[in-house]
Amino acid sequence: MAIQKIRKNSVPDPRLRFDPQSLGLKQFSREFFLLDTTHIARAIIGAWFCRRRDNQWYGARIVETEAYLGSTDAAAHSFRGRRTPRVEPMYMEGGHLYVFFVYGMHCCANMVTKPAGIAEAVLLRAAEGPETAPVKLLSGPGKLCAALGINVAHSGLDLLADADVRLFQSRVEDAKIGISKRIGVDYAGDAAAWPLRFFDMDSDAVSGPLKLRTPK
DNA sequence: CACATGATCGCCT
DNA sequence: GGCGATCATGTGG
Repeated sequence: MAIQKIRKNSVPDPRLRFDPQSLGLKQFSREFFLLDTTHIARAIIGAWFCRRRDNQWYGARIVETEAYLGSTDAAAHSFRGRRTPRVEPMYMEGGHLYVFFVYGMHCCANMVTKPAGIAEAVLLRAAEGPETAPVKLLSGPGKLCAALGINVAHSGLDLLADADVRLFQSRVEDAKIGISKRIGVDYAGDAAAWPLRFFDMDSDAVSGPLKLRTPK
C-alpha cells in the first residue's frame, strides 16, 4: 500500500530531476564537514542535496536545518555518548550520512559533522525542489527523505566517496536566515530551548509552526 | 491558524 | 513495554 511504499521507497520523485554538474555547482570539501556543527547547519541553507539513480540526477535546495550537538545535547541520539548500531554513523568522520527511522513510518537524514569520534550532526528538515515540484513536497524531514528516496539503507554513506549522494555549495544571504529552537524535542530539558534551528526566511517550504518562522 | 489524535514499528531499557 | 529529531486529517476559533 501507499504507506509501505513511503517507508521503503528509494526512488526519487521524478519532479526532482536536477543536474548539479550542468550548473557548475561545487561539492563541499571534507574539511568543511569537520567545522563547528552549528556553523555548518547555517552554512548549508541554500545548498543542493543531490542523488543519482539509474544514471539520472535528482536534487533539492535545503531551506531548513537543525544542529545536534552530541554527548552534551539531550536531544541528540548520541547524548551521553550513547553508541548503538543505529547511531554508529554519527561517530564517523564529518561528511557521512546518518539516516534513522522514526514513528514507525518516516526516515530523517543528517549530515554528520566534526572529526571521527565526535558524534554531532545536522538534520535536514526541509528543502525546495526544482520549479517542476510542488513547494511543499519536501517540507519536513520525513517528506524530504520520502521525496528523494532516502532511507536507512543510505545511513553511513560517505558523501565525499559515494558518487551517488552529494552536497553542492550554494548560499543564502546571512540576513535572510532565521533562527529558532528545534522542533519536536520538548522532552530534552534545557536543550529544548537552544537556538539550533536555521531556515531560509524567504522560503515557503520551511516546516513547523508559523510562530517559529519569524524570529531571527 | 492552533491544537489533538491516530498510524505504526524499531530501538532501547 | 514505552516512546519517538513525523505527518495527515479533523475539529474549533
